[in-house]
Amino acid sequence: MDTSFGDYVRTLREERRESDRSFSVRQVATRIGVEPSYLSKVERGQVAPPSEATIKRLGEVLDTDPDVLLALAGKLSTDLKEIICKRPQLVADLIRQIRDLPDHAVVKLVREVRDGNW
Amino acid sequence: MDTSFGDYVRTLREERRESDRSFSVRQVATRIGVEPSYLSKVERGQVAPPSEATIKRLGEVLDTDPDVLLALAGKLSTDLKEIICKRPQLVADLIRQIRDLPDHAVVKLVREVRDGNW
DNA sequence: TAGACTGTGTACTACATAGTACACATAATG
DNA sequence: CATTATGTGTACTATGTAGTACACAGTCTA
Repeated sequence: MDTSFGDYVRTLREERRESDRSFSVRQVATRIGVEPSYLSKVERGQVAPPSEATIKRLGEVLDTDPDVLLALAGKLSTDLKEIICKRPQLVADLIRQIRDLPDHAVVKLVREVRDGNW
Repeated sequence: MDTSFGDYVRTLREERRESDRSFSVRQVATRIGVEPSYLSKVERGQVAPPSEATIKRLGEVLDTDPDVLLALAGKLSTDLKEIICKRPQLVADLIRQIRDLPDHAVVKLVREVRDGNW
């Protein structure tokens, strides 16, 4: 039941629209700096998801996690990519390790690293 | 002193060449399925690094870690990208957490996850 | 009911990516 | 010394990415 990028954005925008009429395709498009017809096509999956920069602006305007939005677009934030590319073997290892861990284990791991003495 | 992708590949290939004359630009290019002139340009940094697929074949032929090669090209293996995109918030968090950890801490972390009970 | 605003269709485009094709001079080899 | 192999220069190209520009019909509003 993988939500597509377009559906996700449309739903998010329409939810916002219920309480704020300025969240129309046209106005959101203008705010993030693209043509309304383009955003319309993106939302309906008629074209591929936008660039990383555009997705991030969309994340700001719709007040949602850009990493999630990027992930739905099959992309990865440049800053994360850089962190990985600085120590590829180490981080690649780690990511492959956690692939099969359940969510709660990863959460625990993140927490321990944050306030543990590593 | 960041080694460039081209320099790294050229050095690797020339090292191999010392003990195996078949590691010429031409023959390696043929083995990985690209034009010799293209590989030549790649090695001299005259063009951007090749695609992920080509880099991986190069990694096989030169018997070197593809993740490192990809990283030097500023790219990230598709399989890693997929792992991240499946749980973007969780994994993004983790990666940002480990950004400032020293290598040995990350190594320890990987080891603990591997044989710990997570 | 006129004007503004809405979503969307069609057509087009600039730039990047990831190479190919071939020619050429030089170096190595049998 | 003829041929084979080698590295590289020049020119070209197919496909993908990330959109723009504008028109149009329907809807809402003052």
